[in-house]
Amino acid sequence: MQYTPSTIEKKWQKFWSDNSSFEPSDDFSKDKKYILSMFPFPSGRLHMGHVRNYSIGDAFARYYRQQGLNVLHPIGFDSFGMPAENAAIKNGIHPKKWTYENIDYMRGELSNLGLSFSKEREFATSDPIYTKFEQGFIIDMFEKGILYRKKGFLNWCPHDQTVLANEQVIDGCCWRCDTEVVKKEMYQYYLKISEYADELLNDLKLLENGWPKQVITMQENWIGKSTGLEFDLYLDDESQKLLNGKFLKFDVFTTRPDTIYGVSYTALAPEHEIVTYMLENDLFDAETAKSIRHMKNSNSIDRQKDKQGVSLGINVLHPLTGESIPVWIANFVLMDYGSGAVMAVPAHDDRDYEFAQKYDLSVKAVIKPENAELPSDSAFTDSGVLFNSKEFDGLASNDAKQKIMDFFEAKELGKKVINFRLKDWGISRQRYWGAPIPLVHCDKCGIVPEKKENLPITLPEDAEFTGEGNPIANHPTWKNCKCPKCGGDAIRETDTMDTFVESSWYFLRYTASQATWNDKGFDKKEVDYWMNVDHYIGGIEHAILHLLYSRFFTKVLRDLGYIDNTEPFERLLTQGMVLKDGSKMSKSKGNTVDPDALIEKYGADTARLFILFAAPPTQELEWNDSAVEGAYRFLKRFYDRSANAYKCDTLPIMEHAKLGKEEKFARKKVYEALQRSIEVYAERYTFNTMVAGVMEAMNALGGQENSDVWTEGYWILTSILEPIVPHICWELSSNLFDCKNLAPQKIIDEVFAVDTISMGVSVNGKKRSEIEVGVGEENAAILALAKESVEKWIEDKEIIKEIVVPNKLVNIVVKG
RNA sequence: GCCACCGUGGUGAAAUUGGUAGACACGCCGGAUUCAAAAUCCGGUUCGCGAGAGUGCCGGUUCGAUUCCGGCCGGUGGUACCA
Repeated sequence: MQYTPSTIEKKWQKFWSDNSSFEPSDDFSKDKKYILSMFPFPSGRLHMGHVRNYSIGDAFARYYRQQGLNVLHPIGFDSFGMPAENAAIKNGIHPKKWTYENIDYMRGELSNLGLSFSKEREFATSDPIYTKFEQGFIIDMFEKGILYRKKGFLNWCPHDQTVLANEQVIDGCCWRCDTEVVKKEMYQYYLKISEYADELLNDLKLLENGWPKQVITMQENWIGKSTGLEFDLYLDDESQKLLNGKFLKFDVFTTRPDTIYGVSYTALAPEHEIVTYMLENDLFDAETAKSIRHMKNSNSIDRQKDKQGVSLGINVLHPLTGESIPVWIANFVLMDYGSGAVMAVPAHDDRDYEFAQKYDLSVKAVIKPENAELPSDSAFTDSGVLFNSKEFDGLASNDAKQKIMDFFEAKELGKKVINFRLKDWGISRQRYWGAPIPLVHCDKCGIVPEKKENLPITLPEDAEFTGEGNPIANHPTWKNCKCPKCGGDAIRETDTMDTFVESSWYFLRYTASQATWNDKGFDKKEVDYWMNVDHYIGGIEHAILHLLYSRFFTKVLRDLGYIDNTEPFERLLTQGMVLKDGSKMSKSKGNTVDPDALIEKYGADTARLFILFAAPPTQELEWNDSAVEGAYRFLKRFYDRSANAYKCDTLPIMEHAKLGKEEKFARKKVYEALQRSIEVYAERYTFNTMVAGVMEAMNALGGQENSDVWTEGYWILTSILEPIVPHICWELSSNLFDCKNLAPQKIIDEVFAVDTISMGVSVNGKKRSEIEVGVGEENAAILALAKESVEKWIEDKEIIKEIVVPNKLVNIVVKG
């Protein structure tokens, strides 16, 4: 029989489909596993990143099914979003048509991969029923004050009269018409994630055992909790006059109150109200006004990179010394952090230092290192000892921070505050292809939520996609409605929601059984059983936003009484990207590999094997066509050599002691592969080493001819490989073992027994020889043998130290 | 700019807790088979003729460092409207 993946794969895919093999059971007395790969955006075709993501998830799902657990392994589509609308603008296809055609195509691609997804729970987030439940949650959030409205700055193209996403702004200009983009302040809806900042930070502790450390660190830094001093800076009389008496003071926040005597200037964000006032009242010359506008319009990354400033020509008084301090605008000061104003201490802050150098501002050092000199050409940013700081001289930084804050509080000059870097989540999008925000604007009643029985609020089908303005707002009639409260004429909100809203609760939706599906977004009993997600697998690029929003949403839904869970994802596996020729696969670079063509040529099993074998999942994966060939050749060999095994329905039993050397070695390799696979699923997730173990076992089996050993080998190896290359394994397993071996396998200790151990011998840490010693050999005997073996390197030298690391190596330390 | 990660043969990688660097593959080289080739099978393959050197670079801790610490260089992801 020849290995023909196309026949085998179709056969088993049909079998699984006909038998509904992968639908979760509603029997909640069983132990469960919820395995989830991040769902795809239906861009049109699957790419290798998806293949990788779903191959990893499928390995877990199939493994736990073998273990007899009730496994939920669902898939769906994150189907709202900008690309659908872009396609509509470019090619005139309706976003809905584009989206659902893509979904149909990708569903077929997924099914060709033999992935063990539940079919009955599949959905797309643009399905009206999904929107219905989501809008319900949003209304609850509005009523609880978690959703609110405030003004925020957006990228605005004055020509197309439309809001632009960051990626649609290219070098400060509109991607379609090249007009210079400006920031426009508009009303938007926000979710109060900042109110959950402390909990989101503290609960990271609950994830320490299941999430990669780097993701936890990134989230900690993103939330950015800091304690510091907030105080007022008063403008001097002349400055107050200049501002027509409109402003007396502004407040600043600092995390370094210990450096307060080193303040030599202060800096405002370009959006600060004082700057806005001065701009509006022509208090700047034309050129200065222009450069301030430029700062405001540039993107947030550029603002941090290239530091720019403008002197305001006004001064404040130092709160402790009364000295006059100039006020500047600095582009790197952010309006949405703290109060949008900072005290600048160039001697002790890198950014302030760079800024002071650039604009020739004075630098005053007030902290010095304990046992060293202050650097002359940079800021000293560590903690140290205070000087030039009046009564606080001689205090250590940490001590001084406290004392100075206490001093400010006692004199009522300022107060200790906690600030977070985390900003509220703006969910408004002025776009068509998203879930409408279910609110209504009534002249009499203000902003009123839609009645839940009227949900979902769906999109108008007959919108026009021109790239100008918001298609929903432009629609002639859609926004006209009745006020849900007073029944009078009202206007619907035309903003739709950020697609991160949909992906913040889709994992809950999957827990809904058919009985729940149409009535509720999810059912608490079912959530209690299935949640949390046991293994969540997805790209590292989602380490912050998606994962943070999902954690937040889970906590909000808990506080709204829908669920009891506090964190959604128990264990997280962040996969690396798939690269070709050293860079990310992308259409523009022309370095993509089409999964369909690959499956066509070699079959799904080869694609899956290659992708799991070529690198550990967390690492970037470099594509290599000939290594794919290699994976195919291995499967072919695996298939062909199954002829060495015989049919049976239980594991062959043999007497290990009576076997020959090669036979023993083969059995050892087979069981080592099994042991490694158990470890891989439990903690390491390094499927590449698991596959290598199976390959080693196959190589070892080839060195002997005992059919019991071959059969035992196939019994175990097809079981190990089934989660990775399911089609070929089901084919072999059903032919040979009636699939009885697709179940947990036991380790047999006797196969690991050895008579001798090889130990390395080093001299001064450098390996010089190798020795064979008996198991349990005395150290003295080992040392004697070791010394003899490295005679050449130790003769005539004084031995200072002898180290024996049991079963590993001997190190002889010599002098001279 | 900031936050996080990564860097090991010609290539993808392995080395589980600081303990024999390069498992397993790809590629290449050689051999068997074949009229010949493909396919398959077997063997070799870090560099260096060698002494020896060697895990991006420089330094440190240690009997011993791919692994821990400090500094640098290069690359990747994220940076709040791409998903």
